Amino acid sequence: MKFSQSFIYTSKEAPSDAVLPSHIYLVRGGFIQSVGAGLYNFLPLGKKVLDKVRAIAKEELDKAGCQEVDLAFVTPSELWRESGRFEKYGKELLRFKDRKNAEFVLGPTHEEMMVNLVRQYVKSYKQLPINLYQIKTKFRDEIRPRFGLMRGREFLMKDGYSFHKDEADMIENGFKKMEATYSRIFKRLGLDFRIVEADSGAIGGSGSKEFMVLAESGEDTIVVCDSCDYGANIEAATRATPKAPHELDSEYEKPEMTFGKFLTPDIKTIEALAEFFKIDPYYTLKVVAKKALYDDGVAKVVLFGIRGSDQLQEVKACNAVDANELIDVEDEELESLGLTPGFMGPKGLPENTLFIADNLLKGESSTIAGANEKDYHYVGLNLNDLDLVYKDIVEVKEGDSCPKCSGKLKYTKGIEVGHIFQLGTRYSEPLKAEFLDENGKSQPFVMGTYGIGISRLLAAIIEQNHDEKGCIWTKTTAPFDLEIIVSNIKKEQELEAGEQLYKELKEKGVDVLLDDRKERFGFKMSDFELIGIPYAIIVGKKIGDGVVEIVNRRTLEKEEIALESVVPKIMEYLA
RNA sequence: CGGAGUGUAGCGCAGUCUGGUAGCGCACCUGGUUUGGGACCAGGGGGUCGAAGGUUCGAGUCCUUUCACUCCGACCA
Repeated sequence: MKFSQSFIYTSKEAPSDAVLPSHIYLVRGGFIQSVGAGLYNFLPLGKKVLDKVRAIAKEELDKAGCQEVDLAFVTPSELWRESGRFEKYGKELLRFKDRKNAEFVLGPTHEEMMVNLVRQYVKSYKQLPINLYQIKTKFRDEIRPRFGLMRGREFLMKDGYSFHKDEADMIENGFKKMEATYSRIFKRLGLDFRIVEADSGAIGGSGSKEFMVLAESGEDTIVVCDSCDYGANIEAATRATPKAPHELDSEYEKPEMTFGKFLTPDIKTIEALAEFFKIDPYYTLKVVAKKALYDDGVAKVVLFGIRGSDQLQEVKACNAVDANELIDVEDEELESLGLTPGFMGPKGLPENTLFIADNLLKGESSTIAGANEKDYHYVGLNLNDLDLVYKDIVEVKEGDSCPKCSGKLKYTKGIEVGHIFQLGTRYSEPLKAEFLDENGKSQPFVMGTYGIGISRLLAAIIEQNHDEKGCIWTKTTAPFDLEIIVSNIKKEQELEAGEQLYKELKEKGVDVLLDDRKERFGFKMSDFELIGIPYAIIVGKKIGDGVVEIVNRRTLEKEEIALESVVPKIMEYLA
C-alpha cells in the first residue's frame, strides 16, 4: 500500500476523553474512530489488525477441531424467555420490535441460539462431543462504556460452546482443550498473559478461568504468587490459612478472655475495638451488613461475619447467599429489623436474621464480637456454641500465603481477554436440549463455554506494547509487516530506490506500507512511530552511497545497511 | 440510575457573564521557498453556533423545553 493513496489519517491531537494509551494511540494512529458512546468505526489500519487477530484465533480453533458458524445477530426474544434470561439479563440486553410488533434482542452472547441449534440436530451420544464457535459482533447496552475498545457497547467477540455426554468428557475434551488452545492463541499474538482462577458465579463449581493480559491499566485486580504459577481473580482468590499474630510472633501473647459482656461505649469500629482492648484486630469479629437482591424484586438483609483483620469480598459474599447482587444497607433499615449497627454479632440476633460466617472463624473459641445491644460487646465468645453457616467470604490481601505453595501473594492488574467456563447443564436443562445416552436414556448436554474479546485484544495489545511515541504492534498483529520511508520524494534517486524495494518486497509476500507522501522526514518518522509497524527501511540521504537504514520500532535503534543486502536482512528480521 | 460537565468549521477550542458583522490553532486548496525529527511566507475555501419554541429592532449570548455526548460511583469479553 502506498501511503499517499491510502485511507490512513493520523492526528496530533488525542480525543479529550481518552485516558488510556491504547485509546489515545488507536484513535491518533487512525485505527478507529468514535461514533457514539461505546461505538467505533474500524478504519483500514484497525480493520487489518482486527482481521489478523481474528485469523489467528480461527486457525488455532479450527486446528483444535472446533467448527465455525455464524448465528443471527438479531434473535427472537422467544428463546430468551425460554431460558429465563429475557428479564434477568436486564437493561444490557437491547430489545426492540419489528414492524409486526414481534420482539427481538441484539445478541449480547449466544448460549440460547447455540443450544437451540444443537438440540435440533444432535440426538445421540454418538454425535458428541462437538465444539461450535463464531467470531461475531455482540451488543451489550453497557451502563457506562469507556476506555475505547476496552469496553464498547458493540464489540467483536469469539464465543464458543462445547457439548458433551458427561462432565468428565467436558473437562477433558472441552475445558482443558480450550485452555491449551487459548494459551496458544495468546502466545501467538505475542502477549504476556496469565491464566487465573475466576469467579464462577451462581453456577457454582470450580470451573472458570480467565486469561489476563498483564497491564497497569487493567480493570481487574488479580492475585498472583511470587514463587509458583498460582493466579486468581481477586473475586475468587484463596489463600493458605493465615496464622494468628501470636503464632507468628512469639513476643505476642494470645489474649486471655473469659466470657462476659463488656460495656464498650461508642466503640463501633474494629479499630476502636482493638484499641480499646489492646489486642490485634485478628481476635475480633467484624460484621458487615448487606442487602441481597434476588429475582422478582425480593431483597433480604444478610450479615457477614469475618475476622476483624479481614475484608469482605463482595462477589464471594454474593455467591455465598446465591444472590444476584449485594447492595449497601442504611442504618435505619437495620434498626427497623431490630439490629444495632456498630454492635452486631453472631450471638443474640433477632430471629430469622441470616448470618454467614467466614471459614476462617470455624472453631474459634474465644473472640470479641458485638452483643447486638447498644454499647456492648461479648468478650471470649465461643463460636462453637452457636449454630453458624460457614463460607469463604474474605478478600485475599497482599502478603497472604499462597494456597498452593508457601510463596507470598501480591496484587497485579490485568485485562480480561478470555474466559473459559464449565457450564454444565445450566442452559441445556431449561432449554430441554437432550440426547440419548448408551442406555437409551435422555440426558441434557453437559456444556462448556469459551469467550475471547477480539476487539478488546487490540486495546490489550497496545496497553502492553506502547511507548510515549505510540503503538508497538507485535509481529503477528501489526497492520503491515514493514514500512518504507522515502525521506524526500523530490529526490528522484530516493523515490526510485524506495519504489524498487517496495516492489521487490511485495513480490516476496511482505505486506509493505510505502510512505511516499510529500512530507518532511520528521513528519513521516513520527507517523511511523505512532502507527507502530515493527520495522521501517529509511531511504534517505545516504542512498547516493548505496546505503539505507533499518529502524526497529520497539528499540528505535537504527542500523545502516548496504542497499543490496537490505532485502535479505529484512526477510531475516521478519521471519 | 445518582452526582458533575460539555455541545460553535473535519478535529481541538475561544467567544456566552455584560445581546449588536462568528473567531483561533490543526487539517484542507493554490503559488512559492524548504527537505534527516511533526517547516515557512502569501493567498483561499469551508458554519442551519446540538434541536425546537420564546423574549427582543436585533440572540452563539437571555428564558423554556428537548436531544446527544463526556467525566466520577454499582455490571462485563
